[in-house]
Amino acid sequence: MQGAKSATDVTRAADPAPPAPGGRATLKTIADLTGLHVSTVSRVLNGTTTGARAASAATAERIRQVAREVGYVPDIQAAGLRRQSSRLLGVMMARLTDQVLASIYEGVERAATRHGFHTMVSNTWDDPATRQAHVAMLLSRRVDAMIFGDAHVDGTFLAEFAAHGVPFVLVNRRAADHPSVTCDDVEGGRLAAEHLYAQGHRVVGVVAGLPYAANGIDRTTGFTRYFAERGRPVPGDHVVHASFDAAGGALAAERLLDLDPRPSAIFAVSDFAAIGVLGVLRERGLRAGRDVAVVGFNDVPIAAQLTIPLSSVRNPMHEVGARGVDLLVRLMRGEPVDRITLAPELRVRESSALPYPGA
Amino acid sequence: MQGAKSATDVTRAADPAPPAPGGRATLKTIADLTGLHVSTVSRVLNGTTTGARAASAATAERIRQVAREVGYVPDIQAAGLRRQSSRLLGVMMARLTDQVLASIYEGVERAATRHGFHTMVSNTWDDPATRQAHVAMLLSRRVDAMIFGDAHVDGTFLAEFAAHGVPFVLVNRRAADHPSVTCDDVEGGRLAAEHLYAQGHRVVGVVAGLPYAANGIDRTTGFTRYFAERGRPVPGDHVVHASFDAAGGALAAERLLDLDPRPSAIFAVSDFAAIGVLGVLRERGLRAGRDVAVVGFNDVPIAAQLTIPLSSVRNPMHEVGARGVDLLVRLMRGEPVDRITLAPELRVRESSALPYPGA
DNA sequence: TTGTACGCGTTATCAT
DNA sequence: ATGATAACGCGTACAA
Repeated sequence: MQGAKSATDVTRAADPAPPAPGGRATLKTIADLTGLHVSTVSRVLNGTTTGARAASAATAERIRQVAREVGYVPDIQAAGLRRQSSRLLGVMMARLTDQVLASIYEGVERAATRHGFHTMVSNTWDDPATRQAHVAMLLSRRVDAMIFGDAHVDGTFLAEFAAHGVPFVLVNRRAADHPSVTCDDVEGGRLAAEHLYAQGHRVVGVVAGLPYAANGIDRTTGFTRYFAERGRPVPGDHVVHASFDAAGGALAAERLLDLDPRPSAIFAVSDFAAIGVLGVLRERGLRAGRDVAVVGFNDVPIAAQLTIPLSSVRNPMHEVGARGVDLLVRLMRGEPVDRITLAPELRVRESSALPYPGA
Repeated sequence: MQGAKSATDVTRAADPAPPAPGGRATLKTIADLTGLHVSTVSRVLNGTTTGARAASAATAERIRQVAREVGYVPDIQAAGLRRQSSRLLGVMMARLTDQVLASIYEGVERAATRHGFHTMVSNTWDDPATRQAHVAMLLSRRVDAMIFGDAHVDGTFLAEFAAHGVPFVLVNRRAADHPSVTCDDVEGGRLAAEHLYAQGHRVVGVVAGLPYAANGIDRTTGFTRYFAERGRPVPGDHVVHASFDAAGGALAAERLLDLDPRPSAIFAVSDFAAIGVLGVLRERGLRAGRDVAVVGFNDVPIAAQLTIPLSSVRNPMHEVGARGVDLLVRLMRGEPVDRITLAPELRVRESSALPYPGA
């Protein structure tokens, strides 16, 4: 193929150089090349044409052809400026290294794409200053709407944010009565309690998550309420708040296992926290599932793969994200919206399969 | 507080309504309110003022005051259109539910903020069509540069992408000789091999990751090369490709444990894959660390918390992301850039602590 | 120091 | 069906 240059190459030397190495191709570029006017080109490329007459079909094809040749890429920013809408959704998450939040975000991203939106996600670390900075950035990029996955129960931030007039919904954590999509956390906590109570456990501990996160709060509420209703209220010091990750779970487990009497079962409001609990049990020479029952929450993929498979309450994470976007779209259309809770499901595994011997 | 309206409320009825509920405040809004001109306001708000004279200082403060009152939020999109630079970095990751990739992204996000950039990340699922769509989107939003964390070794996509003239670097997975920041994967694989060989293992298996991912390839290379150099080459069927998650690890483990002779040690190029291996071992009644040694890669936080703590090769994930941005910034400045590899570290834990009894 | 004028790329409106 | 024109919000030469 080396020396096989065809003769025509010489005659048409000055071609429009397809990928436009230096400056980008714009509508004007195409307009100049076709001899048509910018507005016409714009209409064709956007499909903003009323009837499909014969004359139009030809030029339309020619425009599209040239656009392809010069490697035209529409400038969404400019379009957004003119159209006063960015087709951009801002998403706030505490941190994406939390697999639960990453899963919810996957659901968000997919649903958003389906609705013709792009998403921009930020790690806020549950830190007000960081959150503020990222929100300012997104506002500055003129997001059409926001999805908060990192709401705090007090809801003061959201109250302030509402003043911007940018529509938003919550996922993962509810707050006040802002529209939100969450797992039915209270019910999830109840399922865990029902299971452990049925196994004969009467002295139980809870790794309750961060004190300002509604998901942890609700799961804990559902759990403790069940035991209270059975005449076995869970004492305050049997509920320990900590981060949702393994480190937090380990910290909380240390506290719980020092109690006297020692809980025979521990409910962690997140699987990774539960893994931290399992780690501490091992260090103390206790066997999860035999000496101490453990139930987690979310049912992340590895829960079933652990050396001692972890019982967990399944949280439809992808669906939470996807439904969040659906809800947001309805909100933006001015339709009435509500709080939505999705049904959890208990998955019993080895970490809590044995009945309590003392029962 | 109900009926406590002060008399002044009546006299100054038509105030500029701070958060501007309907339309947003623009530079023009502020210009009108101060009686100054838009360009002046722009300069002050951007700090584009040469000397700090007395006269300016007063008006500057007044402008900033009004800007605050009307809740002015600059329009980055419009600014970008004018300035021909979006201050936006596009980031492509296979999927953020992979904690390793989420960690790298955290590093990217932080470093980007430090450099005054915003980031937009996408899950590409290692799928060409999805990747293509997201890249088109980012190009359309006029990203200043790109970071690919999902490169395939063949590098055909990147070769095409280079034609757009948008600078980019790779993180996590190298490809061809594009600038990249990765863990020294070959060395990491070698460390794992050295350790297992020293423990007396001679028949070993490798869970090698996805066949098109350079990180898995290099880790495998470093590992197998070591054994080959010791006169114990790892047979082809002892190297199984699979996804980096627990499911992939489980699948690969099934294959490896069916081999005859059965490997006495398994090296998984990712911790989550290693967890999948641990799960299969349990199902088969084998004990990790005693019957079969297991070493993972990345040293994610839960590795040390597992019921059988997992040996792993530490990968400085945050740093990979952060250095990736640094490299990109240098590239954008036209400085010469290179491939960068960061030193891995072996962490021996219970899953591979015992010497091989058959040795 | 401050004002004037223009253009970034696109879309919407009005006229032809 | 197509052309002309204005405007979105901002930054920057240039003039005053």
